[in-house]
Parts: sequence; C-alpha cells; structure tokens
Amino acid sequence: MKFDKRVWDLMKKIPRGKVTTYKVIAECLDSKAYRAVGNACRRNPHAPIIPCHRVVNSDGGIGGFGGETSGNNIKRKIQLLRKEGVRVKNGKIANFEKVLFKF
DNA sequence: ACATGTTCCTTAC
DNA sequence: GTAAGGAACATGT
Repeated sequence: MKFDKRVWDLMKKIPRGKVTTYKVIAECLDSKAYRAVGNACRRNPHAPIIPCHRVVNSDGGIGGFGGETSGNNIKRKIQLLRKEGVRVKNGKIANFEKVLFKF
C-alpha cells in the first residue's frame, strides 16, 4: 500500500525524455524489493500519470511483460520513448546513461 | 541461485 | 463469507 504509493509518486516525477530503473526506485524507497516495484507498476491504478514504459531494468532494457518483450505491445512503448528523445535499440536503451533520471 | 515486497490464487474453516 | 498459506512476478547481485 504505502510501497505502491511511493513508487507511483516517484514515477510521476520522471520528466519527459528520461527513464528510470527499478533499482533506483527501490533504493529511493530504502528497500531492496526491486520486484515489488515492478509489481506496483503492474497494478498501476493511474493510467497515464504512471509512465511504466519509462521504467526500465538496470541494464537499460525495457522490462519484460508477459512475453511482450520480443516485439509486441512493447514496441509501442519503445516508439513513444523514441519520440521523447530516448534512443531504443532492439528493446534496449542505447543512450541509457544519458537519459537515466536519478532521483 | 538467492534475496526482497507485494499481489493473486487456492484451500481451510 | 472470511482467513490463512503458498505461488508468482514487469528485478538485481
């Protein structure tokens, strides 16, 4: 409950053209539950104000949904990111360090 | 392979 | 109908 709320709050803070990682979020929450962060995103009760597509893995790879990682709905999010200035290479962020938003 | 937090599902009462 | 336990999950080291 509080966990999700905090996660969402941080996500809302992500500016356009930048991305964040589950690791960073978890660290900000003073927790090591990286998975919980992803789960909170999955619940995502706030549709557009929580940009899940702006949250990526520590490797800069777009998260893996239920098998949508290999070129499915995910592609749509990648396009959106690309449009915002995030370079995506085959489902992974190219200039990851440059667009990585640290809290 | 293990650690970590939450959510969902199954089973028990 | 409500409560408890266990499995799964959009991860990271």
